[in-house]
Amino acid sequence: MPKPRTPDDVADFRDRLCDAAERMFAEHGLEAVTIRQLAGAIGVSPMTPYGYFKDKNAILAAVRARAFNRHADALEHAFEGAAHNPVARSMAVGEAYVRFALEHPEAYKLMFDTNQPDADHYPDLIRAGERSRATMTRHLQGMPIDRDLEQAGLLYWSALHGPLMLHFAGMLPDKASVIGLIQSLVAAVARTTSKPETR
Amino acid sequence: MPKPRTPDDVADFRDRLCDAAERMFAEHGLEAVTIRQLAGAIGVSPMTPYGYFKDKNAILAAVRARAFNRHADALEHAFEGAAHNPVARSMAVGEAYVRFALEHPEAYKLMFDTNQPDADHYPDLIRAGERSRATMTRHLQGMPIDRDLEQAGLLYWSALHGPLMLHFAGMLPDKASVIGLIQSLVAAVARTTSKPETR
DNA sequence: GCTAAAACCTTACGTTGTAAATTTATGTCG
DNA sequence: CGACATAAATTTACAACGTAAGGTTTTAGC
Repeated sequence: MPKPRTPDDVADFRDRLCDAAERMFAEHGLEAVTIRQLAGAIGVSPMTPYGYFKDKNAILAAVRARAFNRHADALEHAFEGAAHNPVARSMAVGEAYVRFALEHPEAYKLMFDTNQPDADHYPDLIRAGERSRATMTRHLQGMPIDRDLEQAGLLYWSALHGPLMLHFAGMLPDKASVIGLIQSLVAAVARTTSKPETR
Repeated sequence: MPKPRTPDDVADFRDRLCDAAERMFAEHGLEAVTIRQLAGAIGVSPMTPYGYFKDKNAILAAVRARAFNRHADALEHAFEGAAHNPVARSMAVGEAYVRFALEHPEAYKLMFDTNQPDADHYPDLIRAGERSRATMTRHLQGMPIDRDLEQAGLLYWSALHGPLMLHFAGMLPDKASVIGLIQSLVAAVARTTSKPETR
């Protein structure tokens, strides 16, 4: 038989294919990329990817999971690089969030696409999504917040996500207004969630 | 020659096809619906729609434009049905916005999809989108707001859109939390945008 | 009632995702 | 060391897609 593939081989192939997929999604858009092109980009025959992924949706789920993980990486890196106080950390995480979205719009749009086949069948994707989500609330620990941290995290998240998605849908006049909007919204959220005695 | 089609005939056919398209998009999702199915649903041969629309993207653009118009209708109806004071009107419009999104999720997702072919070639779509957008800021007139109405409109819009899109992306625990999030966010925005003397 | 053209239909082509069959390559054993 | 067994990769094949091209039906105007 041919060299049986080790788990490393499998992981390696999957990585190479996802790398190519990310590049091509970012360049030509998600819908325009075919499995044949993906296979060609890494120099294998059109059907070879099916030995490593169940179908095209599974490839997409893997790319989405990678995007979530990169996103969480970026946020955690910002968290650790910031001054060791809750406010500075939160600001750094927020900035990293927006930077990631604006620098990797295709990844961001893929992560939060609303027309995705139910993620339930892709445990890696679910894990990555939850990690990303946890990162969005963890940085609030230590902040003087007057309510459930989970709830406050969702408020901040919405304050970033709303303007970004309006921007990506082409509903905002220019890129500058996204950042302005986010700043105003985050400031508003900060005022409502901060404990009375600190206002 | 056969009965040449009047502009009404054309509008009629387009309407029937878009009706079918909306139904089928809502039921099976955007990607799963084919032109052949659309044609079959209104009892014509697969190529007949091409006499009324340039291609599939044009059909999609028409459906999106209709969604925007329906959305604007819903908001304007709420505006006019509310008590004749700015605050009541704004609340009514906001409620109508959220209700529309939750009752017609497929329409809402279609409207604000981020992977749409550039709308520039579809004037009807652009008009509908701008009408919808104008409706989102007009209702603020007369409110005691300390800044550019346009800017304030975008803030309110983001406060609704962010939680809704997180919800549609499957990132929120349940439907109740969408509404709660929106209420908190809108309250926060109201505080930041209201004129000092009215606080 | 004939004709011309508008509207519609049928056929046909290249591409897509992927199932099934085939080939290739290599670990194992006589 | 050679032959087989079999995992991996490739090739072939198929149904369905969007839609271009060409053929057919229909009816207004003479």
